[in-house]
Amino acid sequence: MADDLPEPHLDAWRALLNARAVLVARAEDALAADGLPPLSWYDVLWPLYDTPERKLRAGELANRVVTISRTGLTRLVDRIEAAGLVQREPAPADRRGTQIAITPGGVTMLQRMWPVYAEAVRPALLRLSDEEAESLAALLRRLEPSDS
Amino acid sequence: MADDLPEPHLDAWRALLNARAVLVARAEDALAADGLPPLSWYDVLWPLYDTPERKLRAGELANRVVTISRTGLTRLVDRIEAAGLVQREPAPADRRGTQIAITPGGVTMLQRMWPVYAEAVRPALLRLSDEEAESLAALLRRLEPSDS
DNA sequence: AAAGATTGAGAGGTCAATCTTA
DNA sequence: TAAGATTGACCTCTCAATCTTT
Repeated sequence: MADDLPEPHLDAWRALLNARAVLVARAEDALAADGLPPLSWYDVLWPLYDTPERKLRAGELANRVVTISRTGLTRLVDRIEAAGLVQREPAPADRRGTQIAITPGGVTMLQRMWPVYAEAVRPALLRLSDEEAESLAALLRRLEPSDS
Repeated sequence: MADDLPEPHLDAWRALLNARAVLVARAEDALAADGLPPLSWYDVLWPLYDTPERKLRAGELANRVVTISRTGLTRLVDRIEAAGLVQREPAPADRRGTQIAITPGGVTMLQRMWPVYAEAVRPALLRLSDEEAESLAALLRRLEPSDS
């Protein structure tokens, strides 16, 4: 049950799952304690903000929010739109599509959420030096490549 | 929106979230493709198996399955028990409590799930050498400590 | 017919209230 | 009264089917 993967790699995988679970839980708790929306809203708002046009096609947004299905994203955007933080627009060149644009209110919300989010994970992350954090990032990125 | 946390640490955090999301999705897909239960079942069965008595108090199990609430665990155990993979028993010394024991069928299921789970994440993890995996695990464990 | 996105039905999750035993 | 665990009501997510446009 512990074989099939070398010990060090199994250890790393378990540590990865654990670290993520603990830190995400802290961030969710901190946001909730401040009456702010959950992390999933941040995960939607951030990629929209982090784009020159401040908007993305629904499918493109779904590609970036890896943690939710396309269907789930539709529902999530429904709620975020109802809160006035994003707005759906018909896609310009292809009327089958929809563009999702972050509103000024959405940008404000992002600016309120980020400090709380950051404060929740900062103490743990700052246990690493800059050099260590760079090593960690580099190692983690080696796991990503879409092939294999 | 990207400040408040040094760049390298922010990079590491994003890489962590991304790597976890991609690999967990692969594992879930592989399990589903083989008609096996989701990872959440593995997360419950494994800590039970990884114990001398092959059983844990419900609260203790909840402590180890960090990704779900206590209530959620009750529901999850309901389903796993209905599938015959675990069994609830009254706790010996304190009749308020419940013990959850893995059944032989549960052990068999664990043994069927693990190879599929491992195969899904192995190619990505094996991009790292043993030494690199050890470094990764060590860095990730530095993030965990329950304080801070 | 295929691509982009949404909807209906059902599974899974959470919070607050509840039940039982200590 | 408090601790351990479960239940009821509600919310969110997913799969398959659907609607619209290409």
